Amino acid sequence: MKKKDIKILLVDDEPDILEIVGYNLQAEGYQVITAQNGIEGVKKAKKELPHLIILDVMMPEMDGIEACETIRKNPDLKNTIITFLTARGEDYSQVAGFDAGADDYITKPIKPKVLVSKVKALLRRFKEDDVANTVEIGSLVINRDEYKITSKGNEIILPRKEFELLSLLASKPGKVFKRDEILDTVWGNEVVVGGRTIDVHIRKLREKLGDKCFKTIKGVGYKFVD
Amino acid sequence: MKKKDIKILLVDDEPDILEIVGYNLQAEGYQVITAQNGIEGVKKAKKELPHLIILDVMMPEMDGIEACETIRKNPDLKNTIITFLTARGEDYSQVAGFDAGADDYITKPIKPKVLVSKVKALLRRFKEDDVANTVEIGSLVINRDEYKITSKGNEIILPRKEFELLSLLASKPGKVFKRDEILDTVWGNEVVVGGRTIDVHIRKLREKLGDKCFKTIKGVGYKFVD
DNA sequence: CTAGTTTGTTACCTTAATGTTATTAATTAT
DNA sequence: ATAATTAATAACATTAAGGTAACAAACTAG
Repeated sequence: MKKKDIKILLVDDEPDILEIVGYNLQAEGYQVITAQNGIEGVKKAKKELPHLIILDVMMPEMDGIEACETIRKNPDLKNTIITFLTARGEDYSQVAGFDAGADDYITKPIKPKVLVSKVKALLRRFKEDDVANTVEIGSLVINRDEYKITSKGNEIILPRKEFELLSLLASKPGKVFKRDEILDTVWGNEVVVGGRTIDVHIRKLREKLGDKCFKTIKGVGYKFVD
Repeated sequence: MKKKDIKILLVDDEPDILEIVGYNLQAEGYQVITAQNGIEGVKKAKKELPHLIILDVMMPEMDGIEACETIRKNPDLKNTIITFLTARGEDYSQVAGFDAGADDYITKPIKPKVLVSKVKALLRRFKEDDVANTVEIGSLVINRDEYKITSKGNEIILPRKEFELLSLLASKPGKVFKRDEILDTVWGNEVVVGGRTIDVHIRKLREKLGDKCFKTIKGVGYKFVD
């Protein structure tokens, strides 16, 4: 992936910070998106699907911790790297931040050179993850980045929901995912869908990948079998 | 991967640091290996293939930067996470460290809580919560995740109620569960079922797992015997 | 030993859970 | 905008888990 294709979302309530950090990252060639508070940040994160999110901890409306937790709940943003901006000595923020699902933190005052180096290092990790981001299960290869799967050599393009459902089930072959779990992960716990929705999607997957790949555990849920 | 299977290599020339950091990581359940200088660190890294390496920057013999570069050259250690230990304010170290291929740095003085949180965050991507949710009783393996049991090597898929009944009885082999207890746990105290229901389910289990596994205590209930 | 009680067994039935298909609504691409 | 693809739903079919009844067998106590 080229540098200019890498999106960084910067969330801070202080315009000065947005200005200076944004400038430095742009100067490095990254694509920078900004938001002024947590709520806006979450919204833009969902919309833009950035590769890296830099979140200020202390913000009005919705603080960084909360924003981070919200973001982590979104399956599309599971692999996004999140790093906090925090004042020195705020140990509590650091601990809470990691628990909320952050990958790293950057201490204020910000030193541009350090920041840029850190961002580079974080993104390097991301690229490595990318390589390992194709999961192989038997004859199935699931490529999360390209949103496609390969079964016995031939590529199959799956629609989003089917892909995510398959991804989830195949992420732990053998494990039974309860209908609730599936809804939470693939649909998101806010959304309410009818009772037959999962079944229909399972059916489509069975059509495309073979009936035997998916086992129904009545009263519980479904599992992917190798 | 389980926590105790995660290896962390700690490289520092100060025994005190090895002591305190090592202690805290071990207390968390990680497997800790230590080395007193860069050369030794590189050697142990190649031999042990740890998942995470914590490297002091300032060391005699071979400093952290050089050690990091050497380690990164080894293909087996390409995906190993490397983090530096550095004194506060040593910006140069940080920049050089990132350039050498480090993923992160930790500033001294070290605060155990922060360190452990950081290590957890760094390892999160490796640790694929294989918290095996299985219980073994003699030749029986009950896997709650996969909703299946393995008896003497062969898998048996049980319907929900049978599975839960077995789970309950096998949770305390030898203990007699009264019929009331069983109803409460497996059926739920609201539901009212007929008097022969439990028996029928026990019978089905006996069919599938062998008669001798379940002992009837007349007037009381049933127990699972190993 | 016999009556009474508890458990085992079998076959059958009911129903909740899932499968299926067609249709409609919503997205996305052109 | 329009067409094409995807997602959701409703309505109906199917399945098997779970429950029951009825009877047999085993145990217990007097």
